[in-house]
Amino acid sequence: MNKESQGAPLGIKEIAKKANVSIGTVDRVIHGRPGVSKKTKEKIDAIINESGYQPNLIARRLASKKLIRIATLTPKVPAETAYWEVLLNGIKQAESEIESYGVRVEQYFFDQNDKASFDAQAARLLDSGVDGVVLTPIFIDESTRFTEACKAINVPCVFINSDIPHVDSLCYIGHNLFQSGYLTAHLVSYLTQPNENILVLNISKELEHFHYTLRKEEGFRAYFADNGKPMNITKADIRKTDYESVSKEVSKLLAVNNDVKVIFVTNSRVSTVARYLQTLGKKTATVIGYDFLNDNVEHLKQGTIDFLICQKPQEQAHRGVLALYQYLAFATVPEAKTFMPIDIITRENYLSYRS
Amino acid sequence: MNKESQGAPLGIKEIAKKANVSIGTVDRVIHGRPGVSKKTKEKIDAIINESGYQPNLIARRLASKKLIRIATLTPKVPAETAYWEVLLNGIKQAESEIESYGVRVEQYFFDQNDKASFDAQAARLLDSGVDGVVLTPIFIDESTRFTEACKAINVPCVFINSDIPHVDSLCYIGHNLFQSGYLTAHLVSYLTQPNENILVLNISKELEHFHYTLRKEEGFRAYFADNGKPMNITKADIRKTDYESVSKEVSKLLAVNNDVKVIFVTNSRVSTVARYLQTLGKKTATVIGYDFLNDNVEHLKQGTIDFLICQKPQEQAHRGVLALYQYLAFATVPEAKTFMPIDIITRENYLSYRS
DNA sequence: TGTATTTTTGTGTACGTACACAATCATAAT
DNA sequence: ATTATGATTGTGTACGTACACAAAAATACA
Repeated sequence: MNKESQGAPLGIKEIAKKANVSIGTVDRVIHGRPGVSKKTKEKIDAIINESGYQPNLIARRLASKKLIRIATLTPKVPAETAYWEVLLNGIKQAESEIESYGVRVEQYFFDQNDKASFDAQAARLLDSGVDGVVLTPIFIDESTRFTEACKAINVPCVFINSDIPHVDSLCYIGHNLFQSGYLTAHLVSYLTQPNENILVLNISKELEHFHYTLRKEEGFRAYFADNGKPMNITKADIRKTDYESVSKEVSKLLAVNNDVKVIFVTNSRVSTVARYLQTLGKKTATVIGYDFLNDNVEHLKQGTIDFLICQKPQEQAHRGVLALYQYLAFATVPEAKTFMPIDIITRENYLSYRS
Repeated sequence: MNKESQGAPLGIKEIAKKANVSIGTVDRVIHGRPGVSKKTKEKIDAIINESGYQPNLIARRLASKKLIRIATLTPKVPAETAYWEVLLNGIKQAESEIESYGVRVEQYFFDQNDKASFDAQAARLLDSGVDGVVLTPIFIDESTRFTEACKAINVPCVFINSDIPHVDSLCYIGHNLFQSGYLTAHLVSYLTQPNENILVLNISKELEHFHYTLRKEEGFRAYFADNGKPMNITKADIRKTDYESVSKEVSKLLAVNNDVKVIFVTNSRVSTVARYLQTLGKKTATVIGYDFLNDNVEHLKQGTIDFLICQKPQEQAHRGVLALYQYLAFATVPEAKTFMPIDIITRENYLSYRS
């Protein structure tokens, strides 16, 4: 304990000298390799403990010829939204930054509308023997199982884009989904009177990755609950994402719920809704959605979308890969949660926003 | 160009072989050291360029016995607010994480109410010959000059807590001050009618570090300008921070501006204002301020503060030091701006907030 | 032409660890 | 006691670079 505070961090060599053994033996003890007598192992362990030995991970990385293999598991592009493309750019950027340090990034893609494809790719990935994974865990159950399988073989997982609480990932980088819903509700609370009609739309083919939207919805509802402002919130799951289906559903919903004041679309598909509303002519509801995509921004410009809540997918992916590398190479434990700022973009300030 | 894509990054040794020289000569060329004939230098340079040689910074760090010295320049504690203490914890945390890699963190402290003390410490720091600096640039002119002086001798500076736009820092980690003001105004816009009275309070002894508050104020005003909602904003600089002075000033301001709807305190001193308002009895204005400090939270609980806009000072400092280390040790260029999430804390949700 | 001097180039060791291999030791079998 | 066997420990080289020093080559001067 007092040795380490002297500034000279002692290494494997000093330990060997203290224990009157060779560095090879110390090395064996440190790595739990066999072939060391119980007595010397205990002696060395004791010295290691009391001296607070910290391995020099830079030297270790240099000496170890092992290739670090990082896998990414994300929705494939081209997809229905341009969102995932942006994210991929972040992965590529990170890859080029670390490839000269014995790191390889291997990309796996699944169909965001097909849980089975996630499982299939996840299985391939597990077989491949990579050292760590960066993934967008948009299917809760599948991702949870996958993460646990990884944990069992000591492969750390980094979540980006959406989090699964209580699942043991190395870290999460992305929105604080709950907060973003909460903040949205905060905004909405000013636009509405108690008991007015609010429409929450979850537009996604796979119900299972609604948790991405679910946490937002929870936050959204929590605000009103916290603040004792009862609202008439209608939540609708629209399971088809094409324009025809969405417009039909929205039309039905608007017919049933008259005088809707706010439409909150919980993901980036808000432009589809906006497009339909545009055809109705007179705009009566405030429209809120997610992500700085071209289509969405266009509607923002035209006034058919009022707020966009934005994150930075590229930066998320970039940071995710780098954080995993740092962890694998240098055991640098990342911040458990890195929340991207919740930027609220309006018609007035979108020009100055750099996604 | 095509060599590097073959996955085997060639090193100093391969270059030497290609050029028919020894690695020592290559080393000299790479480091621009003297003692190499023009001809061989050119030959080696050519090979380096066409092969896209990237030095292995891990090996470099191991071989270089140089100690990396990082300085921090922050307000001293104990100060009037507990804010800086939290930040220091982040510095200490980072320090303990990297001290075993040949890094020393040296702390410098200045008086946040005394620009001269900043200059004095900055001068000391410059003399000390450190390799990089993490600082809270709360005095614009002084910090700008300091950063430029650092740049001149190739010492990178990381800004935390507040940014100075257009000053060439390595990176900034902290709030997006403008956005935080903008968002606050967005909230305020719902609480007010056009042309109502808003009081913006900058409470700080040194006018010069108002840029921290100024950017917020700019964002605040920009929102109303962007959205064509003229407000009657009175901005007041209170140059003394003790309770007596603040309460006197606020009292005067409230007398002159009757029917103030919103009081926006642009830093963590909001509790001082809240304390005074409490003595007035009936609360008429919405009070908004910054930072999750005990005093502020207490007022939030009691309802004398309505919103607190929170950042994570400890995480800022932690990340700042680590980013600088990564840069100095491995030339890992950090994200230019890392914006902490703008968390809005109310009486209803403060319990679940982990600062 | 030979020596002194300077310029240029090559070599060896180190950084702290990993790992293959060699050497030593203890124990059991003969 | 001798040898074989396995358990334990020690040694050497490598990772890719930095740097001090030695060696060689080129130039200058006598």
